[in-house]
Amino acid sequence: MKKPVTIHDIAKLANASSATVSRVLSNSNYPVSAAMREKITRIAKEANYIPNMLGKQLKTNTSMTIGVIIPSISNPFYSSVILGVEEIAREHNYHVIVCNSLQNPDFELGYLQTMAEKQVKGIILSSIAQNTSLLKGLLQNGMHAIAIDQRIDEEEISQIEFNYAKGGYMATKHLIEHGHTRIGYATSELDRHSRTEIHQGYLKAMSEAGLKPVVEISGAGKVFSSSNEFDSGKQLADKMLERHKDLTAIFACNDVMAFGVIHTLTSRGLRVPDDLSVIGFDGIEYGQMIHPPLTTIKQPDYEMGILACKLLLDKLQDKDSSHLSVMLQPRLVERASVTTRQAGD
Amino acid sequence: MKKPVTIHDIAKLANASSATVSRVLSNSNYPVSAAMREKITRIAKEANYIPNMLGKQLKTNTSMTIGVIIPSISNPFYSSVILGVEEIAREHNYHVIVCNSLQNPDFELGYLQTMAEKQVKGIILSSIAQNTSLLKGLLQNGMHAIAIDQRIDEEEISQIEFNYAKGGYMATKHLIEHGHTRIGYATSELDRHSRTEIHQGYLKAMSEAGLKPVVEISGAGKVFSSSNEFDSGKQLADKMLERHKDLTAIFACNDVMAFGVIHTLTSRGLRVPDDLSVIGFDGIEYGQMIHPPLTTIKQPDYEMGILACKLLLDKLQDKDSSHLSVMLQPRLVERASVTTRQAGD
DNA sequence: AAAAACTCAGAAACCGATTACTAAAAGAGG
DNA sequence: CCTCTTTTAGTAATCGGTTTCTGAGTTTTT
Repeated sequence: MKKPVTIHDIAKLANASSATVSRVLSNSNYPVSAAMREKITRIAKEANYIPNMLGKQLKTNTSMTIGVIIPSISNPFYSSVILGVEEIAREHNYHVIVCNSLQNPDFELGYLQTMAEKQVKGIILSSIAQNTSLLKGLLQNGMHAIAIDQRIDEEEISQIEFNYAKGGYMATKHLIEHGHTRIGYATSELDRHSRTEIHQGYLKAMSEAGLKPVVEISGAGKVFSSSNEFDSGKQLADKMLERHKDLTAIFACNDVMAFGVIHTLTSRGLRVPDDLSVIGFDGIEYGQMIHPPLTTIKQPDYEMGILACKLLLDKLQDKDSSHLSVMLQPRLVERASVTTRQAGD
Repeated sequence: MKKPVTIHDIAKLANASSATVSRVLSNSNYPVSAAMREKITRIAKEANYIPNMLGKQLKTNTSMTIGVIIPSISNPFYSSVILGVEEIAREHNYHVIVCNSLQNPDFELGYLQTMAEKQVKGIILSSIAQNTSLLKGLLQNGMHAIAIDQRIDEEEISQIEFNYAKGGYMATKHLIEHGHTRIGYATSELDRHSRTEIHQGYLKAMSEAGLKPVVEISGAGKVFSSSNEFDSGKQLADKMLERHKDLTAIFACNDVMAFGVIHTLTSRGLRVPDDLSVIGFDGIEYGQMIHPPLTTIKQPDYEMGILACKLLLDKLQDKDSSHLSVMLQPRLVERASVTTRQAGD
């Protein structure tokens, strides 16, 4: 294993000083003769010179890196967000570091600390940690952060929220407008802001229509994998059908749980949507692939990533430290899992 | 925005030298009196000291970071791989940087370069770039790499391969053993090693059984998103049904395409598996969520991540530079999309 | 009581880059 | 021919840590 070639090695080979080499190789507009430029460029290429970013970043105090902290990369919603973030970052020559908190507050805090240590100046995070003291400290030391998806109750932070309450309301309203009156809501634990908001939206729509809400909450574990969510969708549907035999529609708090609900209904010989309508929430791509294709509320995930990254880069570059709060709106995606119920049924 | 507090600031506050502070804060076993230890630790905490990793890493020439380069994070197969990698990395206090090449060789090479510049010493990559000269150069300069999923034809690199050929053979054989004789194979372009291998496995099983292969290749674009794969599955199924009306089973080269195939069959009023059997490839979680649950060939994705990371860390720590090649075996996951065909039909 | 060994702390070099400052050489103007 | 710019290159300080080396003070050995 050879010693890595440094800027000084290149300088020696080119009979120049490291200062000149630095100016050439980092495209500074400092005056360097054309001959020197060519020579250094050529020699650096021949020697397979790879600049050491640690040295550069230490001196210039810029890492050109933004961090993203999300619950899980294997959730299609978040992977879409990341795609959006990366696209914008790439356009601006920024690098992106993605960390999965796996719903574990300690991991989240650990990643936050690590990023600060790595001199990351901007972070996009979907936080589940209750303890914001570390984050607050970082913000005071010049870090910038954008909260996405999950609200963080701090003044100093820009938020890109999604109107979960309205989404929950829209989904429920959609079912009501299709003649449904006995509508169950299947949700995972109401321990996160997003969950409680959707729930509120459901309750509001039901109460406005004078209907009695039927809510079933999954007591499942914290680890959230697709399989677990699918299973809890199946179980919640089972419970609902047993306790409320007269339901004509079920609203699930996310698409994968809706898949589970449909699975249970289908295995029980019930037809979707003819016997029961089902509506989901999230708008992941797989929703179009199941049978019947899932009607759902779409969150603008990719757009959220784009927007978050743009906002963050603005902050980093313009030193504009105003904190704003954007609210993205839900969109109904009508596919085939919801149908009109006749009045008498 | 305050100036960040450095190790020298802490030294001043504690009436000590930066050397001593460094020794305390980095848990060196260099002798430092208990009183000094306590004092420095306390002051550092009070001052919210955050060490600058750039300085540390520059001096020690270690980044404690491994890189992962994959085609796309939104492919569930790769996101499982990453989960495995991260788990092992976390146990060893390593950080993981994930990069999506998005099937673009230029992006892949760019990320490789960036990682080298950031002094990442170990990389796990699923490469699609033909040009291995950059990689070879990095390997000679002390970088370590593990190729997963896609073979790289270099001596100096350890490989964790998956036996695609056997998987293709097993899938086909499974259909044959269930009495099918007219079996179509739906695949995306045969431009990657994995694709050609599965294809070969299919051909081998067919020829051994004396059956005539029926292959339909998607000419779709390079951009591979789930939606695109789903659509091309739908289209391939359409073509197949028109050109070969007597098919009784279809084998798709990945699960999402199989979803597309099933969608087409279902919309045409054909029942799966009663009229046609379908088998997929990959074993993503969503396969259990569709109707009927998809029979498929499972790749050990998570295990691949675990293994790749363990192997890489061994290399990085033991300086053991032997290059080995591991071949992971496919596993048949029987669900409900394949059924036995009666002889006469 | 002197010598040897040990404990603990600090001074300063160093990692690989950037950059403020200095200086030599070349060209312009009188 | 001599001064005044202008152009181009180099010297050395610096970023925030780590670590080698040196040395002061204390304890143990003889």
